[in-house]
Amino acid sequence: MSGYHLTIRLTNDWANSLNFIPDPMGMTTKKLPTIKEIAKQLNISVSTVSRALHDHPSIGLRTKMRVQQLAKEMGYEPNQTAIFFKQRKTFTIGVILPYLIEDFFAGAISGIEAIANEHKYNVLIGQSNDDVEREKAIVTAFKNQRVDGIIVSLSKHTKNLDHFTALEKYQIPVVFFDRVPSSNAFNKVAFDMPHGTHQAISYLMEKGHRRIGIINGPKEMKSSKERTDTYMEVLQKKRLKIDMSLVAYCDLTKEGTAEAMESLLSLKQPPTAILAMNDYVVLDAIQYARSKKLKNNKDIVFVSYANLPITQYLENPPMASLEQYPKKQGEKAAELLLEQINSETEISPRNILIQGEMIFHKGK
Amino acid sequence: MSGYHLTIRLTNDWANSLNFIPDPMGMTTKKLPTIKEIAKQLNISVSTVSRALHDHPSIGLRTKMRVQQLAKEMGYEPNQTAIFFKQRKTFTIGVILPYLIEDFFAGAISGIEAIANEHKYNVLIGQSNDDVEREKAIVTAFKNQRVDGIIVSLSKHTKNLDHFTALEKYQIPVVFFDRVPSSNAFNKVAFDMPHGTHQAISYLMEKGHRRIGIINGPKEMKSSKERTDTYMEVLQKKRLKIDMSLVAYCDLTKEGTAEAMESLLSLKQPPTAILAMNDYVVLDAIQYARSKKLKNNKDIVFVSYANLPITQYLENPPMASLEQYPKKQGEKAAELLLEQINSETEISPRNILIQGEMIFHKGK
DNA sequence: TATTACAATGCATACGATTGCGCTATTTTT
DNA sequence: AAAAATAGCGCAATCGTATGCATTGTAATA
Repeated sequence: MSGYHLTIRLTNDWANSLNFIPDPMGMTTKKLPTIKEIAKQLNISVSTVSRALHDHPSIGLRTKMRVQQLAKEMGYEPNQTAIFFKQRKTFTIGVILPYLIEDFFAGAISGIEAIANEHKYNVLIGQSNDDVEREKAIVTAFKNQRVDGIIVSLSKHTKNLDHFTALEKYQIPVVFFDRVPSSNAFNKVAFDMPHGTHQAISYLMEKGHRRIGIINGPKEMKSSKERTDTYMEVLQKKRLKIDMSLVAYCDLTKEGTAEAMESLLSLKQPPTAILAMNDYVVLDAIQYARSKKLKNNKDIVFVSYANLPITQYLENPPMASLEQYPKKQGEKAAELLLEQINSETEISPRNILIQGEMIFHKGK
Repeated sequence: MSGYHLTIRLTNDWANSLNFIPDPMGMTTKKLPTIKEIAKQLNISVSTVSRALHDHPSIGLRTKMRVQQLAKEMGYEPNQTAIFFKQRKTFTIGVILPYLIEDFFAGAISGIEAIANEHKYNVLIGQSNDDVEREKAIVTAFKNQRVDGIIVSLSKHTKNLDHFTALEKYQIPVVFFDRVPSSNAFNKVAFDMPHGTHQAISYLMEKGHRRIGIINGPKEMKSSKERTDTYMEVLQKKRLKIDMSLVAYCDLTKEGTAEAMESLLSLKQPPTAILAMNDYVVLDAIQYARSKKLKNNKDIVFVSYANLPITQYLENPPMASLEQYPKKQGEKAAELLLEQINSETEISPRNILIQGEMIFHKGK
């Protein structure tokens, strides 16, 4: 581990010709080039420089060229903090989500960043760790930073949305995604749960399954309810008897999943197929089933909502996954937000549903 | 999809008591409370208000209370854009990395955000998509935004570091992580490749393996070279003959991996163990081996550098993975950066190595 | 030629907060 | 009681940029 100091030899333009002025401490500090500097050197006013740099029509071609030329030579770059302040616009959007590390959210962020970048917007991130207080703190920070808009996936425990509705007063539009509130009064982008669940269940029924089990997440989760509702709906349509003991809940842990599986498998008529809340759960479930000597995709069939990118490598994958296109969700959310940000008039909230797709796996 | 407008009923403090002033268009715009407003209402100067809000000792207790009281009532919150501008400090760090979606980077970002948040810093992100031009553009944007520091994992193709060295002139410290430059003149945090590789190879040799194959990434990658060097070093120390035909390279695609495997397995004396560059590669390699009727962990043994969180669910996982602790790397990088940011004097660059750990998998 | 039009530039202010310095009144010291 | 110290507050400048309006000079019009 060596102790070299950074010795730098600049070769690129924009970092050259900075003025070094000695400060009181005797150290040298940089004075970055400003329009003021340019104005002084050319003996013209700052307003002229400002306009010249923006190609304002009222500035003569000659001065325009001189200004732009010198600006380039000095390596002038506008101080965005000043512009943000003056213009009351930061070209920044804030993203709040529970955990950056989860594949789904990482994919979403990736999509958000891509769209934001396309429109010259910056992306500020904050993870709530599913903690409501953190979520509120991030909102406040974003608000004070004057972000132009916020995209958020709610913390698991957020019930009260006041900290978001209040943003309306500050002209800061909000778009929810994935974990969205139920009210239609908000902009939201989410997986089309009814559609996806319908697909999955219909598929299983076509394959001849009549007793289909469900492993939901916690009862409080909106998605659990939606899944169950759709499940019942489909069965009703097909005029099948609904057996609620086929609907299990779990806390998303391995143990919780095992319990749910146990309750399902110990039924007098156990399910021949199981629809699980996500890949993490389904993998635990499959493991459990196999430990009970049940053959995957033979004695029992699994379908789940996809979160993991690599089910293709699994020896015993679920028969199918419902791909939710996290990146696409992020992109849509960002587009919707930018639309809101850049619209003159207030737009009524939109509710975008992303339709999933059944991806079939063959075990390796 | 209904078309409700947002109708908001505020219940929390900080969003109340905003002044609404009609603008030229006849619409109502918010005038957010400022210290100026507070000053006017209390008939005192703005400087007094500012100091009162900061608990400055030269302000009388009485006025202090009055100010803080009113500020609270008005829901005053400082305009950070103004403060950033004035203080020439944004409490923001920029993070540049190739792909947000990769597990490793997502983990790193998570760690960075956690530490940043702990210190009241914000995190701005930008993904380079392994494109050097994008990388430069992001650096410029960050520079103009006056971020206080930058953490970066280099694009695969970045050779020239001028766009980073130039930041020194702007007093913006930089910390590299994971994909770091070779020069010791930079702050960097990275996986201890020699140490990890040494661990892996020693382990395999203890298990009796004498012909150990390597599947590297592309030759240009620094990690490929490091891995090979360490490999040779270990063999030399053990006085074993070095056979360079045991070192293969691949382009990280499935096909590339297959080719590499083919070249290794077609040797007169094929390897009995293979060390692969990462989990993606190793999974493809294992698949290939199995397609050739080789039994995983029996006919041939695999070890790789971990990227994926769920090797535990694999039927045919590598025998072991070298965990690289992405989150920890992010945390370290953030800590190092904050240290640089907050140090009065210039610190000499530090080079932090994160030691991996062998994680042993049992197939499920 | 007198008048008007317009092209090109400068002046002044604002954005919101911080801070060095100066001023006044009160209290403490001698 | 006079001098010195201090507590408490205001003035004004500053950060870098943008922009409405006034100003100047020149060219086009009548």
